Amino acid sequence: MATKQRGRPRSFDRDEALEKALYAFWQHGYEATSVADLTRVLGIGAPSLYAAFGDKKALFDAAVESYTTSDNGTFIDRALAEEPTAVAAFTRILREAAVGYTAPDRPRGCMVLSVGVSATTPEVVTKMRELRAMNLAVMTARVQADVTAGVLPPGTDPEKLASYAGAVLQGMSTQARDGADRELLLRVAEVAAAGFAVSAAGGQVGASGA
Amino acid sequence: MATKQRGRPRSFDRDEALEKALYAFWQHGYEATSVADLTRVLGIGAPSLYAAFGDKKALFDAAVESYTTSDNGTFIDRALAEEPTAVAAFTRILREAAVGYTAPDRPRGCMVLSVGVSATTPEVVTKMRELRAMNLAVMTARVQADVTAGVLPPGTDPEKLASYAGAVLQGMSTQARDGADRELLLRVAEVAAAGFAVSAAGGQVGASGA
DNA sequence: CACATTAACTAGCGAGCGCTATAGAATAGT
DNA sequence: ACTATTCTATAGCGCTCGCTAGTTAATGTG
Repeated sequence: MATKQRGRPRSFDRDEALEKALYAFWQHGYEATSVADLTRVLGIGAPSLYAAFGDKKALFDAAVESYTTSDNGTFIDRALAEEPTAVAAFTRILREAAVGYTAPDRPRGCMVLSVGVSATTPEVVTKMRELRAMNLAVMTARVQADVTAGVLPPGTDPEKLASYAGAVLQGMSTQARDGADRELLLRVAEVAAAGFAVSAAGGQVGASGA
Repeated sequence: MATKQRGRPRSFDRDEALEKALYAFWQHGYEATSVADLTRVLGIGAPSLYAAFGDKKALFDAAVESYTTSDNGTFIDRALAEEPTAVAAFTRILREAAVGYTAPDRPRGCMVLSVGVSATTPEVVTKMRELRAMNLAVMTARVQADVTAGVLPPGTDPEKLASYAGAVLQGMSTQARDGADRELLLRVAEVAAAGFAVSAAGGQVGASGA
């Protein structure tokens, strides 16, 4: 809009501040990240924070908004859209989650889950729960699409498979937070993907072991 | 010890109070359950609470202690001890978790997980994390025992399978909290058990589907 | 009965919370 | 230079937190 602003210029970058705030919430949770913590992390005073973002919840909302449109926050949707089948997409999602949940430059685990399960403020709990529900919904729809297209057998249960995938992802996030290393999570992802493929294929287990 | 106590008798039952406190912590988390909440739930004043239990953290410890020795808190150990194989034990654990996490007379999900992931008080976080680590350890040991006994093939990865089972359990707990009904969780448990059995058997997938 | 002992109740402390009134500093327009 | 506008810094508000001093109530014991 206005190329030149009139008064004293802002002493910090808004997007950088949002990212720092997001990481703080991600690491410690919504309530446990106090405004005093935020002013320390962002390197600004409380009045500047309130002038720029409104209040604590508005800052949180803005930070989450920036996250859900970033690469980190959309890896599930991208995999579902880009992979040719649901099984391939889930396999990729699980693998990418193992890597992403143990990234050294980010807090461990899934941001939506970490913040969501620790929050007690109703609006925050609801918002995170809805994000999780949305992820489940798009995964369910992807399986359903494969059933409709004949890629998966007619008896397939999309809700079951999506919930299963979601559960594994949530568990992997928890274990990443508990200190599990990337290599272990990748093995877990591999087991989960195998289980997914078997159940999607009809559930029969060909016991070909030793 | 003393059969007769001297002064004014206590107006509440200690074990009942511990159970009520446990349910409050289970439902809302450690920090979010204030001492004022506890006095309301237990029906006693704050000084009585402090005289009987010490402080908030000691009350929490006592409540958790009573839980980890109850039926709810030991279902994993019982299944691992009673079932003939690791696969049978995990199958039972997953099924019982689906039922237990959706019991109508208890808070939803796993107590250790719900409280653990929401807490920020370091001692509480550590304690819950240790309980989770212990569950992972006994599950790992159970798989290892089957490998040693020749029930599972030599190449089996106990840590991988235990972490996978733990991840699914943790995810089921989260989904129970998110409102998933018992029947869906039972289906998820079934998929997970199938995946577990396949990977334990050596990883080969006999594609015998339609 | 009087007394010691133990528990419960009222009231309130210090600390941290989210948030803001007020005053000062830094810019653009005239 | 002067004003208007916008951001920043100090200080502190009301509230809830975990916790406790001081007092009153209910029991067993002599």
